[in-house]
Formats: sequence, C-alpha cells, structure tokens
Amino acid sequence: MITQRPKGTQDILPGESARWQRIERSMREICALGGYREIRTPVFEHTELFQRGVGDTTDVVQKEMYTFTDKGGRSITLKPEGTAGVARAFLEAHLEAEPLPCKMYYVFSPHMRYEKPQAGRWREHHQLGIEVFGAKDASCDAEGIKLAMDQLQACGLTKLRLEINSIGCPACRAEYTERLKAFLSPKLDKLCKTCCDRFERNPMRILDCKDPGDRALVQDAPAPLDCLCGDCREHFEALQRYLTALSIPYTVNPRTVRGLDYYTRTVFEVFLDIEEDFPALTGGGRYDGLLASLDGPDVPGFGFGMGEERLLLALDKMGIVEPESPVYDALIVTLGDEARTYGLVLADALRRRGVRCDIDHAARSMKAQMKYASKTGAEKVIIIAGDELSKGVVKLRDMNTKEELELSREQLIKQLSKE
RNA sequence: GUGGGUGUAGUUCAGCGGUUAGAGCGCCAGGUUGUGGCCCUGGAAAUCGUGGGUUCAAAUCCCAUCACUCACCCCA
Repeated sequence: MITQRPKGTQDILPGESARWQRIERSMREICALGGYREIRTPVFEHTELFQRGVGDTTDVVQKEMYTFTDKGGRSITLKPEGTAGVARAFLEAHLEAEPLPCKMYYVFSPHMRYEKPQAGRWREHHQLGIEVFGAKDASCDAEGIKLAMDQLQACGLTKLRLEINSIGCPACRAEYTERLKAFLSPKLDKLCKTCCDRFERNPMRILDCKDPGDRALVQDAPAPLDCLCGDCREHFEALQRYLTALSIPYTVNPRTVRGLDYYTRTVFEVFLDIEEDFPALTGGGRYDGLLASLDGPDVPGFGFGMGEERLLLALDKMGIVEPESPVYDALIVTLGDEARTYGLVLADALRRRGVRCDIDHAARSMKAQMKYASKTGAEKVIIIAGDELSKGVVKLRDMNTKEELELSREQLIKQLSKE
C-alpha cells in the first residue's frame, strides 16, 4: 500500500521522461516564435478564485475540486484548470499596465480534479497551453488555434479534426438562453435527470448531453450561433476568414459548448480524427469577461489547454514512437580498485568534454559489465584492468564491430571528444 | 456519484476444489579463472490483493472490502 501511488496519478519514469521533454521542447520553441513567454503559477489557489472565475454552477467546481482548509483556516483548492490562476497572476501583478497583448504559455502544469480515472483521464494531469490578454480581434483566436495545431503536428500527429463554434457574448447569451428555454420547456419531462437540472442552472450545456434521447430532442433546438449579435457574428466570420487564410481546415460544430463559465464567443476543440471515443486533445476559446468578473479591468482574453497525457496517448495510438537514444556514449569497464580509481577520473575528464559515460559502481565481473554496456546501448566500451594499467594504455572496444584499440589516455580522450 | 471487467513471482500469463502453485520474458550466477548480444546449466524471487465464510480439503466456490481497468457524467 505504501508503495502504491494515489488513484488517478502516474509516475513519469526515467525511461519515459524524454518523450515528455520532447513535446514540451517543441511547445516552448513554437511559443517563443510567436512572442509568448512562460508563466508559472501556484498549484493551489484560494477556493473562491475558481468559484468566481470558473463558475459556481460548473461540474468542475461543484464536484471535482480538491478543496481543503489549511492550518490558517483558509479554504484552498488544488488548481483544476489553468486559466483562473493565470488571470489572477495577471491582475495581481498589474500586467495590464504593461504593453498589451500579454502573451503567455505554460508547460507541464499539473491540474487536479477529483473524478474517476479512465482512459485519457486522470486525477492529476498536465497541460501545456497559452493565455493571451489584451487582444480582442479574432486574428488572436486564429493565431492561437494555429499554434495548437502546429504543436500537435510538430509532435507527429496528423489526422486532426478542428471544431469551432461561437457561443456569443453575455448579451447574445441571454437572448439565446431565453429562446432555448422556450424551445425546451414543452419537452422538459422527456429530458434526462441531469438535463432537467441544467435547464435552470446552465441550459446551454443540454446541447452537449450524450444521452441519445436528449440528443434527438435537442436536434432542432436553436443553437447559440443562431442568436449572435452583430459584433459576435462579425467576430466569428472574421475567425473563419483568418483560419482559411492560414489554410487550417475546420468544421463548425454548433453543439460545441464548453464546461467552464468564462468562455465567450470563440470556443474550439481538437480531436484525433481516427477514433470516435478519443477525448479532446485540446480545448479552449475566448474569455473576454473573465478579468472583469475577478474585479479587474475590462481586458479580453484567449487561451487553450492541451493535455500532455492525452497527447502522448494519441502518439501511442498512432504508433508514433521515437527511438530511445542510448543513455551513454561509452561505458568504462574496470577490474579492481586501482582501475576503478583510474576509471572514475577518466570518466570525469570525458564528461567535461561532453562524452556521456559511466563506470561500474558495483564491482561486478567483466562479463556483467559488458552485458550492462550491451543492454544500455553504449556504442563504445573502455576497458581498464591490470594489463592496461601496467602497459599504461586503455582499451577502446567498438561494440558493433568488436574492434579493439589500445590507446593512450590522451589519444582516447581526443578520439571520443571529437566524435 | 452510477455500471461492467480483472486481481497468482519484477512482468505477461497458466492453474479454476485434492501432494511441495508453474511457464515465458526479465534479474543474478556459472559454462568462458579479462570481453556483450545467440546457446546451455543453475539460482533468487509469490503472505495466490485483503478479511471473513462454505468444505475433510480453497489460488480455485460464496460474501464483503480494497486496488486496478473500461464505460457513463464531466473534462485536457
């Protein structure tokens, strides 16, 4: 029990960390090219931030938060999503007083939600993503979506499906909610239980229900798209023009609504277009009212989060496996204490010249050390034992050709470090 | 929170009422007294998830519990 990780968590083991680093490196490079700089925020925040920022009626806040009271009596919540914390940091540091837009990205940001784990869903997962404050034009949305697609493609994914939608501003939302309720109220008794609750609380989410009965009932329901005000309509049309200009294929899915309250206008999701059940790799959109709802200035925002675990899962699914590169360039095989001392110093000298190498720290037999070298994939083995010590040489063995050379210490260092 | 499946060496699994619970892979050692991959030999390694019950007898049947897993809800 003591050696068992908590439910829904996972370890990233030494053999796996390289692939995480790879996707994070590409995200950093892509973001840097667009002027995004990294932001890091705490893993926990005041509970109220999420209640107000994400929305009190959302499932995330209502039933999925890790909330506890700390020793000072404060209600603290482990962050269930990334945007609220970044918004808080932006406001606290008064970044609105600096040149806008403020373009930020994050990588390997842990998110915690108390839910039942399953394929592609964990209690702790990691996201990379962007947040932009102070850019209201749809070109910002298009650029952000392009960045998400670029990142997915840079990791090797193809067959991606981008779905976009607009859920309007608070003004169109109010009108839409009224029309939706008018449409649904005669059918209220036929909706599933959760949707009956949603009818009062957050009727737009009924569109997203997976219940087949509800789906049929909602088939002809008005969509948020039908109720957009002039400005929102223009914003959405502009977004599509920009996406087309950037040659990004997309489909408009009028049913895409998001589970977090702060979204306005643009929402989007990206799926792996190969498997129906595969969960969204990325989700995001515009949140023009978020800062104001946190008592901040009226500064618009846009962002997305991408699940790193899901991204890696998608790579597995698509059979995209980067070959693991060996940990060592060379291993130093020694026999006896004198040789080990010599090897230890030699390893230090080689490392200073950029050669990844190691010596045996377990006083194992030569056979065992050779076996180890073979298993770890080292291409060269440097042998140092009684013969070599007395002759004042080291032996360099090529593990592929089996060729062995007797070299002086200086020759060896020179040969390995120039490679 | 709701529902299904599965828990046996490090790992993948076999055994499904009857001696001392097995195999492949992995690990360690030897065959080769200083040389890896292939081969051969040997070894270490399992409170059969946990607790209770049925039985002369339980890894095997029953109940509970925990864990893992898949799906729903929701989300990355």
